Amino acid sequence: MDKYDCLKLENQLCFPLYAAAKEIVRKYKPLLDRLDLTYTQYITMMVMWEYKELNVKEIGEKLFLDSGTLTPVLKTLEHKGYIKRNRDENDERNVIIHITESGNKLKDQALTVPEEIFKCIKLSEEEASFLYNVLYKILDCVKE
Amino acid sequence: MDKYDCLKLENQLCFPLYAAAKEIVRKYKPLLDRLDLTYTQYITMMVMWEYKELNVKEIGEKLFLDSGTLTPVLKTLEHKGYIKRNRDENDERNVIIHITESGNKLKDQALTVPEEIFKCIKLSEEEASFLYNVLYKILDCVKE
DNA sequence: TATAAATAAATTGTGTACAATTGAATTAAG
DNA sequence: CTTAATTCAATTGTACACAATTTATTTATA
Repeated sequence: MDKYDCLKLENQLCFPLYAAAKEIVRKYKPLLDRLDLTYTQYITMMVMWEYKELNVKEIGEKLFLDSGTLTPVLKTLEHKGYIKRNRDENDERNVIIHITESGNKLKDQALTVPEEIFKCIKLSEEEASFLYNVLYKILDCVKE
Repeated sequence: MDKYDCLKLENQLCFPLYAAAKEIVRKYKPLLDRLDLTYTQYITMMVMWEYKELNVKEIGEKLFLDSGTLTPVLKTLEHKGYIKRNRDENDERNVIIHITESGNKLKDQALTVPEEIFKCIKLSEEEASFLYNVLYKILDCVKE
């Protein structure tokens, strides 16, 4: 009944969102260490596995990341041999990323990761699908 | 029906969690700028508003953060005059943080923040409370 | 009681994350 | 057709976030 109750940590919705996201990314670490990927590199590879070829802006739109974050991530992934970065000849402003043979092979090693992660988040099918929908609802309206 | 479907971004549960958390923290920025706080500093002040006095370890347990993150955050908050850091005389290993008069006053300025944030996440009461429970369920089992 | 084990905070190093700016390239407008 | 506006990636600067290590202190143990 205190007017400051709304400022208590336990009454926040965003705090557990922030903390849960952080803790889950930490759960990925031992699994992704086996692929020599960080979480950011992993989700970047995820879009590359699916689309084969995208420019930086397109990757950024899918991952909610800007070039300030992606440029160093993409340089690291190129250095590891999983992708190639080339200027678009038709529009030199764009840098086109395409996956390499080696990057594509990595996909098989990653195959068990999603299930291993899902096992340690002990949610029912129902809870998981509700969570999924609510999160995308938030992403939708946060986009404006 | 592809065996690689589980690696598609749209089939991930953790990705929207990660992205939504990130985007919401970004939504806080203009509101917290008025208090000259970052999001991490804000949640740190939140526990200080509530508990007045805590050591670094206790703050870390509440926020899921370690001393590597908290030490610089607490030094910044001390520099801004919102908290004081002192070694515990009974156990010199601990650093006790206590809130200052100035830090306590900040609470009144923060009072409108939670509602302003909640407005831009357009969730029903029901969705919000479900989300809250699922997130704490995740935090629980991620803790092991 | 001397030493080993444990604990707490700080430090170091790496990798995001993002706002703001820069510079090159393209498109639009007069 | 030329200049202005826009777009894209990269860069710069600030602030986390965390693993691993270090240092100081305290507790447990032989």
